[in-house]
Amino acid sequence: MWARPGAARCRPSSRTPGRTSARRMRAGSRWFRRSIPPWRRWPPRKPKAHPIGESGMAEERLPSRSDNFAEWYNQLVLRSELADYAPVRGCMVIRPYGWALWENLQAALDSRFKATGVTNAAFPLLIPMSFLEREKQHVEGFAPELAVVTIGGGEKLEEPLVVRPTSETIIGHMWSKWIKSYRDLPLLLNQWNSVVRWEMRTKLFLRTMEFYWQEGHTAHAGPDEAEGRTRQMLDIYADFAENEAAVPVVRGQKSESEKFAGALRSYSIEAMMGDTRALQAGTSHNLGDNFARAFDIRYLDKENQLQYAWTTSWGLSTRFIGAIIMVHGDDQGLILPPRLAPHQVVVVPIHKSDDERALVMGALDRLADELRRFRVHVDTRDGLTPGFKFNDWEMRGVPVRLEIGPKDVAREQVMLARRDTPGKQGKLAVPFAALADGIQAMLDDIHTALFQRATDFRQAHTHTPSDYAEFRQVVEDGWADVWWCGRSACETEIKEDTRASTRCIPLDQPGGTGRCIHCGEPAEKRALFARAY
RNA sequence: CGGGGUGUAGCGCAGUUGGCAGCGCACCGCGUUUGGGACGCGGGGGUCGGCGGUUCAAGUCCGCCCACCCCGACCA
Repeated sequence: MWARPGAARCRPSSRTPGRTSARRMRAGSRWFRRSIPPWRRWPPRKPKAHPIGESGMAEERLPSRSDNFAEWYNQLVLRSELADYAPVRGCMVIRPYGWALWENLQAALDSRFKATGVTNAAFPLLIPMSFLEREKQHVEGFAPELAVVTIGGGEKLEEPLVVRPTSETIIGHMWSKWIKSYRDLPLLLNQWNSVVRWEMRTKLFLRTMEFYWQEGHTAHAGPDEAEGRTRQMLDIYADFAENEAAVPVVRGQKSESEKFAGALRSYSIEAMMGDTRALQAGTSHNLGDNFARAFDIRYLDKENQLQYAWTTSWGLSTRFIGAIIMVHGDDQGLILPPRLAPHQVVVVPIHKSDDERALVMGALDRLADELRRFRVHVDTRDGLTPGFKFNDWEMRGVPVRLEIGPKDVAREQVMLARRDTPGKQGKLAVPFAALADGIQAMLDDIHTALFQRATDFRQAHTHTPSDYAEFRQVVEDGWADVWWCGRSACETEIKEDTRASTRCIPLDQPGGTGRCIHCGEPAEKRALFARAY
């Protein structure tokens, strides 16, 4: 593993089969070094305090969450085997455990999309450079972070191809061919894919150069329908976040400076991480007729008049996994929300002799029907003590642990332990006969408790400062909910001064008006300011 | 690009005045263990970042190069 710096991983070993390609990569890195400042490199940081400590003991404990949040996060992602660093700067490998989690997110979102009439499709990875240039704001927004293919098959390409940073343009191009009549609308598509954005500063799950997501794209006959769909998808994201991931979110509108490049309006769901920083966890954009004009997406309406279509796009990425980690995790490791966890229940059988083993495994066989409705993993690894397994699965965030040993079998019961409640308080003896109901109740309880805990935390760290001096204080360790004039200049000054930016203008407004927290000008809306990921 | 720092086993490190390249963890094998992070014995694993120099002898001294990390103008 080469999570930490070390020349070994950058230098092709003489035994490495892919020596030649490694050489080529190295030459490639020389090419982009001119434009990529060297102060931002991969992996993102060297761990300040190694989890082992000076004793040289086994890697047992994580860095404490309160002590060093960033390092706690990095170590946890690696050690829980959600992901690992890839050999290319800024890229990550999502490992089976992480991908299983993503698949559960996908399933929960996909069914919600389909329930509203959306169907899935796939558009290509490579997009002609000229497409990006069709929409002025769009190209200005994305130009700095494009990966561009200039050579194919050994020949210099006549027109460079960009690796999609998002697919509005190529979808717009196709739609101009497909959409002719009001009968073709609305057109509701989604695709699950990955996109590439050449990021300077990267962090596992939260910001990598390639990331997985879904991008939904819809076209409508009028602006109201487009706005309605934009808001509908935002609501779906909020519902998903709260009812599947137990992550409380604020729905709101992005400021001018924070909105999507090329959008009329952007909305987001914003979540508070365990260090009080904000994370944009999903976005929904009303693109107006901007892309329809750029790509000539027009249809004939009922009156035989040619009209531009109105489009939307909306996305949620593997970044959300980062949110789950940072919202729920604790010093012991991950705490995965029960409805998304790859394993909802992990079984740790306890036995000394072969006879005991047969006894315990036989009892588990008889419980198979009870357990079938949950995602259950039985940890049969030899040579590890139960204590080790308890800690291991706690680190990996499994919501419920089922312990079963000879004493339990004799009493026709198992011990259930809930991940969100440490120690004896979290343990409960449950009779065989009531196992399924007991587990279901515990999973539901955990979901509710996680959501409540996160909501309380957010509440405790969301402040309503009465003047700018106090504002500067509170954004050091929380969110500020304040009147804001809405001017970009004012927003920029605040950001430069405090590093806090507008996260959103919440849709739920108290009403009334006030004075801008910074400039004192009249303000009609309250905004959330926070330091963000 | 500027300032500061680091390169020795998969990871974390030690290596004295230059003298057989080591330790802990991880990994493999055997045995004893197993209800909250077990232990013993045995084993595999190195271009000491690279190239050149000084020397009988370089991980160690000298020169050049390379890579990476931290701090200062992007973002799902």
